[in-house]
Amino acid sequence: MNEAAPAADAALFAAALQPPPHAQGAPAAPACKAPPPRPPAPPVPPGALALDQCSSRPACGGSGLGPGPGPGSVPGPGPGPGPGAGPAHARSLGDLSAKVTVVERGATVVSAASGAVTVINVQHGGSKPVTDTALADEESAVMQHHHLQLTNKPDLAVTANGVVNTMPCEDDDEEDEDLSGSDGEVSKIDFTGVNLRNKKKRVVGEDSQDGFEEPERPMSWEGELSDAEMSIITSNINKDHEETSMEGVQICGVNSIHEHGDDKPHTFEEAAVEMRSKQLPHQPLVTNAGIPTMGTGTSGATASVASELPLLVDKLLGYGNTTPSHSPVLQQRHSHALNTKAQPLPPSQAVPPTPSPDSAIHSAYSYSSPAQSPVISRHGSSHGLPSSGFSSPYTPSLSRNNSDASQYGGSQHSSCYSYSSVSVSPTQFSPTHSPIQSRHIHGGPPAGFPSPVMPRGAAPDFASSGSVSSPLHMMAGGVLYGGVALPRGTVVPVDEQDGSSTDANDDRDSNSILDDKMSSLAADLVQHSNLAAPPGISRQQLINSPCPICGDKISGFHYGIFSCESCKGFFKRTVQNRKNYVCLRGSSCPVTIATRKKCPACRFEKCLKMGMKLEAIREDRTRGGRSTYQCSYTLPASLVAPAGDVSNHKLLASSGDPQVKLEAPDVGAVAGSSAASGIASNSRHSDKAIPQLLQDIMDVEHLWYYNDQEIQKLAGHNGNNSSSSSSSSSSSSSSSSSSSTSTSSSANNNPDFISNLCNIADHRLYRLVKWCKSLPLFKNISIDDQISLLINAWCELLLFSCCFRSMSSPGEIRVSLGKSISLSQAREMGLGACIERMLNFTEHLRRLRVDKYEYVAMKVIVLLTSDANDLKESEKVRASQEKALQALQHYTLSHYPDIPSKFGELLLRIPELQRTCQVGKEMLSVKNKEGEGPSFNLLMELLRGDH
DNA sequence: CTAGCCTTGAGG
DNA sequence: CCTCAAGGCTAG
Repeated sequence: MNEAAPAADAALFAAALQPPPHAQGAPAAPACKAPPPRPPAPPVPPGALALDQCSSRPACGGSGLGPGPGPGSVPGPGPGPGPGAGPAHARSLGDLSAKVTVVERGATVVSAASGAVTVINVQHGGSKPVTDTALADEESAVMQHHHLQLTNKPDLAVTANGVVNTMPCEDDDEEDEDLSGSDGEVSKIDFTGVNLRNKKKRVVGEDSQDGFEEPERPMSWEGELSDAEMSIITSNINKDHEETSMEGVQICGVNSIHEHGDDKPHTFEEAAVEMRSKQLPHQPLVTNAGIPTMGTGTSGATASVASELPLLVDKLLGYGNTTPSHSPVLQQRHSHALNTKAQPLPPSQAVPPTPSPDSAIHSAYSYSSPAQSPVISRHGSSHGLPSSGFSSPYTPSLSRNNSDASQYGGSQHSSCYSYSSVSVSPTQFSPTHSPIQSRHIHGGPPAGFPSPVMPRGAAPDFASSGSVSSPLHMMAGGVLYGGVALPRGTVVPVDEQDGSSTDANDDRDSNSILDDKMSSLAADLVQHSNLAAPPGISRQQLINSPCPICGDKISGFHYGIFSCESCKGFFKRTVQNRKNYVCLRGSSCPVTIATRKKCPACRFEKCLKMGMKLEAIREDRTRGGRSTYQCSYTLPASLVAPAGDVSNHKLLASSGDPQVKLEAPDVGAVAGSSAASGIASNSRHSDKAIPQLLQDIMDVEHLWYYNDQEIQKLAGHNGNNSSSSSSSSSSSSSSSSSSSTSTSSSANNNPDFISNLCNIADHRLYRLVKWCKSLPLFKNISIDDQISLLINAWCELLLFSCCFRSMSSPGEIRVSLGKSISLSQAREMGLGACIERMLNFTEHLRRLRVDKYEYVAMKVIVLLTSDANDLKESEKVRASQEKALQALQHYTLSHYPDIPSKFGELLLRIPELQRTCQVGKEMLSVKNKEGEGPSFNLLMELLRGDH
């Protein structure tokens, strides 16, 4: 463990570093409106994911592939290194034990339901049969997978259960070049969103929400627009959200780095490793790595601050002993950097005692396939989902919203969210027959969210997903959906469309990339355009257009969108069988008629992106009848268009629907992008008022953030950050998407990478103190108690902010300034246990759709822990915490009436957060026990001083 | 596993 | 009785 310390340090802090999502434009909490249960593919940039190289090592295996946190995995990342891990872990993961069966050449795993993994075939080269490795247990299995990946690069599929399957690449014929060349990325698939169908409900009118009838929704690719969709979506928000959760599976580190040989992947990890390795010998535990001592560049800090921070940090970290001015750590860091090549830690070392059987695989669903459990009848009880599988994690959300309405124009969820207003204009038509209206924003179905709603822009890599390659598609999109391009009622020439699709079929390979990009753009366009576009296209016309997923002929409206028969079947099989496919190529495979069979991971991802809804799959498999699912997902606040997004604004403006603009409101609550900015105001006027206390807390939230300049300063040192990263993946926005890539690259190239992170961490801590000092409830507490509280909760607060910020990037923890770390990378650095827990925690945040207000409230609740050591006025603290609790409860009940248990679930996450911190501290050997904690004096200074 | 075709069955 | 979307079946 000690060894890991340095790295851990860095990681922890790094994690903490980044400004909350909002700040970076990251998406706000997804939560609010309901993001879909499952996040489709993680938007992880291709390069971003690092393959778990660990796999090769036994030790790593611990967690297994997945990003450990499988959906099911709750709290404990598996192995739970730490003490805390155990129980929690067990709870969530429970069943997930995945078993691996080696079938034949290798690599494909099949099973979903049971969780057993079957290796079916090894694709490439099969030369290396996975089998060689003896799979002793799950872990081994996992490892093997890794191994396979590395060697064979088969496509991996992760079953719902968390099993990783290596898909046989169809490429047999096709060149593997593609495959080989690319990094392996794993797409994570999560089925959690699957809804059970509940007929009865709809009949009854359960959809309470629908008290009023909503106009029919216009059609879109996705078919009718859901409320959410309708709601304004602004364009992009952060890709973060887009990514959404993948609750299910996660393979985090699956990328195969080696393949690229690029620098990127390696760097970060290597650097970390190096650091670690060097440090280990010397100073095992403590490195302040995490804490940047000021020595490094302190860009942002003022002189005074600079001087103080180092100490503070050190102390906070538990390194109190270290000399402030010189942090050994730092030095070490540098040295490490210089040295470079990190030696991989022995597995054992790397991974703490935590092997987590579960982690990797478990991810997905714990329970057996639906098929197996016919129990739930469509009519009755669907809700009773077992919690495991799809629904489990997401439980509440999935079923509860199902109402049939969605498809048919019912209002879907209006109830919970305030979007109703946003919803469709009167002009809408029923999905089925009516002409389409422009959809409100939403970009298509963002990967992350089940609902199509997601703004395209937001999607990080839209491009990545294959798309309809033909430009025609674009046209079609624009015309049909977008409305922007064409006047209302304009019919898109079928011929052209068809042609396009046809074309697509053809040389996709060669031009696939381009096409994809085009299509992506088109898609975005379409989606955006939807907002403004007038409806006018007939159903028939829609049907004549190419399938938004592969370009084939649309056969009807399936699972929420108009798609071809094959994609319909594919989606059904994938969901029903709970397969989790993993793309080894970076999740950027084109999906066309010709290539759709090649990469199921990307295809599935695209299905989700385009709006196919997991809820449309009937868990009970009943046939016939009308579908009852509804797109209950509302737009995540984050989706609201950022101020900067011109296009969205235009669209909105053009739409002419005043309401639309207003709608955003709710968003406010969620919207993180604006962060401190004006979000609050929006929400205020909505029916669901934000408790004043939460508002007050939110008003100081900006203290956590860094403005661009600060970020520049902090990150500036790393020259490299900027370069590589963004380019690789999608253009989309901001830092986030590119994050992982950048991370590695920077690490690679920049030895000081970590140092910079540390510096940022210092600042973060500083900010934390400033934030505390400004908190409504905290200000009134005596300084001594403030210090005690801060000492008690600093780690939780930093990690929480980090996890919250990572909600949009399944499988990765956003470290800082656009940098992220995958589980595999973390393992390389010996931080696997901690990061795994963080991923699990993040997964829960995602599942619960924690929004920004809930997040800030929780932070305050965490901070105001009356049982903190040495409190002089514990009662006062308790009373303050109670106020925060009440505010949060009020908020959740009013904003998420359909999830009455949300408040309780949010609170239940706190112990997990604390355990995560515990693990992190242990890993770092930092025991924040009495005596060792942060320096009181320093805290005092910070609290009293006015910086 | 894929994908075309068939069967269901609620809703109109 | 028709529509249509969901599941099932089954060559390939």
